Amino acid sequence: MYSIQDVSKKTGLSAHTLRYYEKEGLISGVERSQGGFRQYTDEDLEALGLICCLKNTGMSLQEIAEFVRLTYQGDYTLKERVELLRQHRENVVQRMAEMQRYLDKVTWKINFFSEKLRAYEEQQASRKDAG
Amino acid sequence: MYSIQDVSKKTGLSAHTLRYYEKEGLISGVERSQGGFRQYTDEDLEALGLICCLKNTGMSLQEIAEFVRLTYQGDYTLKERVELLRQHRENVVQRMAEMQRYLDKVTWKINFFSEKLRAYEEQQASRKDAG
DNA sequence: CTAAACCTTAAAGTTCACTCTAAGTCAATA
DNA sequence: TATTGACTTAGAGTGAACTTTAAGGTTTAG
Repeated sequence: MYSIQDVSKKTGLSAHTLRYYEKEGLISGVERSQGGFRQYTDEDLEALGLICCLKNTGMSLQEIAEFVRLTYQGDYTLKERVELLRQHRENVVQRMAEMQRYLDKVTWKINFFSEKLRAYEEQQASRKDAG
Repeated sequence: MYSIQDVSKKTGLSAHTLRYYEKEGLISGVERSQGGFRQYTDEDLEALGLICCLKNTGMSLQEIAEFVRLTYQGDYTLKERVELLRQHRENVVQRMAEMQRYLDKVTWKINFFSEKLRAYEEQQASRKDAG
């Protein structure tokens, strides 16, 4: 059992954000102590791990909430969930490929500017020699 | 010479956005017709190309504006610009590596759920047989 | 027992990158 | 000439994902 502060440290999400995620339906069924304090289990942490993966690969909180909702509906939504994750993975793969193309252009520009810089520095050096 | 509409089509940015970028200092020195209409040159398009690359690899408009500002200061900022682009590239490479790690976890989850799904479907089939 | 941590609701504020509207003027094209 | 498209400033609106604040109450750990 972990307090909200423990989970905050483990996940890097603030306690505020954890409560916010709960409100938005990204986490459900977090147990409470007698006094009403949140007590996260290892399964909750596991679920949060997947949530972070999805978030960090660009899935919106809304979509994640939808995924979580399916999870809570039981095994009969497994097919849909697998499909959803596969689609997401496909999107990410494509975005990464696109990113790589943009990055290649940036690299090209770096080389171009480097050459220009080399020429510029040479010119500066020869000016110094002359002057 | 291209009108704002031409450039909008070529870059995929709206005319609104092009004016907004100008206001924010991402593009400078766009020529005008006698009547005050923007007339983009091939160099402007070239510059916009780099801007889009930077934007699409996650650089903020603020940082891009800073880069453009350096560009307009002349060749003596070449070194700084090359350094800036190299740093950006490094960041992007790292973000992509991180993304790949998250994606691997997602893939792992897909496999896990797929196996669970297989078991579930088998169970459903045997129930059908029995009933 | 006390101090720190937690709880609640509700709403306001923040940042980013647009996106749109208004209101009026001016230019270019068929 | 009529209409479409461009121009201006200035400000409001949007959506995502938080973040903060307030205000007051309760619980838990040392």
